[in-house]
Formats: sequence, structure tokens, C-alpha cells
Amino acid sequence: MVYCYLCKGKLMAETLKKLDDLVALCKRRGFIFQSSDIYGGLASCYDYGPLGVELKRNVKNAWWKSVVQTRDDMVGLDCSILMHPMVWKASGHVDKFADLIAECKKCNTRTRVDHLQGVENEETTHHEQPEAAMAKDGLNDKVCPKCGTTGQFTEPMPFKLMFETQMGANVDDSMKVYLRPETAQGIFTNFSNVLNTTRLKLPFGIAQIGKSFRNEVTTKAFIFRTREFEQMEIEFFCVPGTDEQWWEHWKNERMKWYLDLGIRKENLRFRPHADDELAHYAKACVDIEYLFPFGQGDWQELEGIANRTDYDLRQHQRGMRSITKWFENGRDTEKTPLVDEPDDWSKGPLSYFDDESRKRYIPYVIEPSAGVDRGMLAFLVDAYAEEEVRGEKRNLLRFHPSLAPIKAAVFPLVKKDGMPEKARTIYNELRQYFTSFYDQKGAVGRRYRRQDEAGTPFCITVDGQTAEDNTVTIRDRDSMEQTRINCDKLLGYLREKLGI
RNA sequence: GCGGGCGUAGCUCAGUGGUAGAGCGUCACGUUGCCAACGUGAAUGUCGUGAGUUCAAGUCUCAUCGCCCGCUCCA
Repeated sequence: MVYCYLCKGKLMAETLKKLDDLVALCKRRGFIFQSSDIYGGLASCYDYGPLGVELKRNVKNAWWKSVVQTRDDMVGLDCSILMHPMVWKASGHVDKFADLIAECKKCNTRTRVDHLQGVENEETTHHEQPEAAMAKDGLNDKVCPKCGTTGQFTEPMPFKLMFETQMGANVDDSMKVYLRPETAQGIFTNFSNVLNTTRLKLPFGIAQIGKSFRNEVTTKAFIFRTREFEQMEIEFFCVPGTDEQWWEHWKNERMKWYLDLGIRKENLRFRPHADDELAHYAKACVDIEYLFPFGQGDWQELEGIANRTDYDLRQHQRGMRSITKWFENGRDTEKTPLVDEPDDWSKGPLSYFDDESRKRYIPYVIEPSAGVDRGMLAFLVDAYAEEEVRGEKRNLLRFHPSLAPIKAAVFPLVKKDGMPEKARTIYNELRQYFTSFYDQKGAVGRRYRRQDEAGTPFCITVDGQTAEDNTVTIRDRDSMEQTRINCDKLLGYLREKLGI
């Protein structure tokens, strides 16, 4: 009858059927608000409210603890959002994030030019030659994937997928810079810094959590795909040849993380990328997907685990050597080509010297890259439940204790006989160890239900018996059952149950 | 960007050209003896925004912003 996040016991209650119900709850309880709400909102931007910010922080902390604090082979990093524009040239984003899109005049469907199927040639519309792709003639033999009409396309138009801004207050003398479209590149550019300061040896990884920005063509479904979003990324550097086993390692580690935090197994799956779907840098990639309640139910990516090989470090070696060219081109990043890779690239400035094999090489990289916001959405969706209790509906969020925004709420049963004072004393002690909440207003039943909707695992109630034997009741969110415990043992009991 | 739906109190929604509403929630006081109790009272509205038509617009028209669904897109 009772669902248990530890044993994955059967869930009797109704789960979330449509996103709307969750959106309403998020607003009602202060998890997530529309950005700039009083101005009519700004599309696909969201703000995290009092409960949401706690949940989001808990998600990030759980990740950090899992991949950094409890491992010997991982360290953390926090890079700036603005980076040297040539970073994005080297990574390929400046070129690849300027997609060309053409619109079918017949059905108004927009399609990426390089995705259009034609009669012949496969690479003519590749990004390296935007001018060639721009030629409208090149689309005359292309077929619209929607309506099947041939050659009825508008001029290809470039889509800028990176946010641009200027650095320097003097507009005439300012430089175009980009808001990072991923946190990964900050890790690559600090690879040698970390190597030189930590005495780490391969294999080791660097983790980072932070905001990234992408001008997505379309956004989707509440906080699932937004243009400003937060990432949790790992770049795990390993000896070439061991990359496949480390890829397997991280695949399993990351899936386990979601399961350990209470997401139901049947709502998670791996989805390997097909060869033609792989990004330009990747040798292999698998997504961890969650069954979201968009529409009729939709498997969508939570996280991708990619084998990036030695692509990025090699690219940055080229980028480093292209800086002179960049100055010569008047700091025009788009017009500065990367210099060619020398023959001895494996001994370059971002290479690694292996003491055991006495060899120098560029490490391979496994990248588990997760979206904080969409992960949070998955935790919310999976925790959402509606139950019927004595003919009344009970809404609750069955968060794993370590994710719950509030760990414990403390109530006096009624507002008299010294109960509020005792309850406050308990509250003041608990709040030093974890987020706690005090409430004395209205009927105790109502207070319990309010905490159910916030996902608070435990409610502690001071009642008439407390004055006699110093015991209080602990009410469990999921089972609604109460147990009595001595106040002296309360903190220890809760810390054990909460894993804190 | 296309097509469909929607936007009225914190939430869910009613209101088809003539005084801005309900339920729930919130707050105060009273009551209280463990699951959204009860009584009394109270606060809360740019009717998404801006124009237009009209004696009169939440209601009709146009534009615009936002959300949901389906496409498209998601290196």
C-alpha cells in the first residue's frame, strides 16, 4: 500500500497525467514561477521560488556529492560564463551553431538545410562552406520532409544558436563575446591548470555546475527546454584505449544516481545514439531518458554520456596557435580560421605525460552531461502523487529525503498549554542541521497536508503528552503513520532517516 | 516558425454587449486534542497587454505577449 523509495514498493496512488497539474502545483506552492510574470512573462524563462530553489540546490548537491566529494578521481571547477571567443571557434560552436534553415513555401515548415534530403551529394551544405549552402540553387533538388514538395524553399537563413553580447562599455572599441552554450569548454581550457595544481594522474575527471545559454529554435514544455539553463557536466580524462570501459562505467554510475534518488525504474531508459545522430566530436553517445508526461507521454533526454575522444583538447591546441591570426584579423572570430594541426600534435601543450609508459599523448574524454532543470522536472514529476484518503484527495510529492526542500516541520498540536514554546525549541535545534519549518496556525491536519504538497518527509508534533514524558510524534509523509519518540532521540532519529 | 486550444482573485473556473462572481486557498479573532474540522469577520482583480467598434466591451474586431497540445527544430 505504501510506496517506498528504498524498496521501490508498489504505488497505489495516481501519478501525474498531465503537465498542467504540476505547473499549477509549482506555482501554488512556490516552486517555479514564470519569469517577468508581472510584465506578461518572458518566453521560456522561469524563476525558482522558495521551495524550488531548495529543491534545485539539493539536486545539485546530490550530484556534487556523488561525482566529486565521494570519489578520489574527481575534482570540481567553476568557470566564468564569458570566455575568449576563440574558445568557441576551436570547439566548433561558432561555425556549427550558425545553422542554415530554409522554409518550404508550400507548408511553411522550417528545416535545417543540411538535413534536407536531395537527389545527390551529402556534404555540399556542410557548415564549413556556408556560402555554398547559401546558394539557393543548391535547394532546387531538395525535398520538403513535411509535404514532399521539391525545390520550393525560401533563401536559407542563418540561425544564431549562441547568445552574443559585447565586452567593453565603449561600443566602438568593444569585442563580440558569447554566453557559453555549454560548461564543458571551461573544463577543457583549464585541463592543464588542474593538472599542474592537483598532482592528479590519469584517469581523473573534472566536474562543473553552471548556467549555459542556447538560442534554441523552439523551446518546450515548462522548464524542460529553455534558452537559459543549468548544466552539471563531467569531463573524465582517461588513457586512450580505456575510453570504452570508462564510458560504460559512467553510463552505469549516472543511471544509478537517478535510481538511488527515487526515480522509478520503469520511467528511465538508455537510448544509444545512432551513428548518423552522433555529434561531430563523439565516438559514441547514450542518453538517459525519462518518460515525461508531455502529451501522451514522451521519452526525453535527461543526460547524455558521450565519448568525446581527444577531439576537444586537440582543437584547443589548434585554437591556442591561432591567436596571432585572430589579432591580425581584427579580432573577428568568425573570419579567423584555425591553423592546421602539426604532425606532433600528440606532444602539444595540452598533452599528458604518462610516467609509467614514459609516453606523451592527448587523453580521451568521457562526458556525462546532465541538465539540472530537466532533472529537477523529472524528480518533480516522479514524486507527484494524488491519493484518496477518506474520500478526500491528498496531493503529495514523494521526494527522496535528500531532495526534499524541507526535511522536517514542527507543530504544536494546539496553540496553548506551552506546546508552541516546546515546539519552537525543537524547531530551533533541528534547523541547525537541516531545513526545517515551524507552523502553529489552524488545524494540525491542514498543516500536515500542506507539508505533503511541499514534499516534507517528516512532521513532528508536540502534544499534551509531551509535557509529561518529553515525547513527540513523528508523522511519515508517505504512510501518514505516526510514531512516538523521546525528544532526546529525535535529532539522531531524523538524521539517520534523512541520511544527513 | 506553422496549426489547434487557452488567458477573469494566489489556485480551479463561471460570467455571450449593461453594477466583477463562486469554490478552494490566504489573513485575523474565537474554538481546538492528530489528518485540507467549525464559527465570525477581512483582504485580494491593469478581466494578459495595446488599439479599435459602441452610448456602453471581461464579452465583438485587430494587433501583441504568454502558456498548453501537435508539427518542425534540438551541433
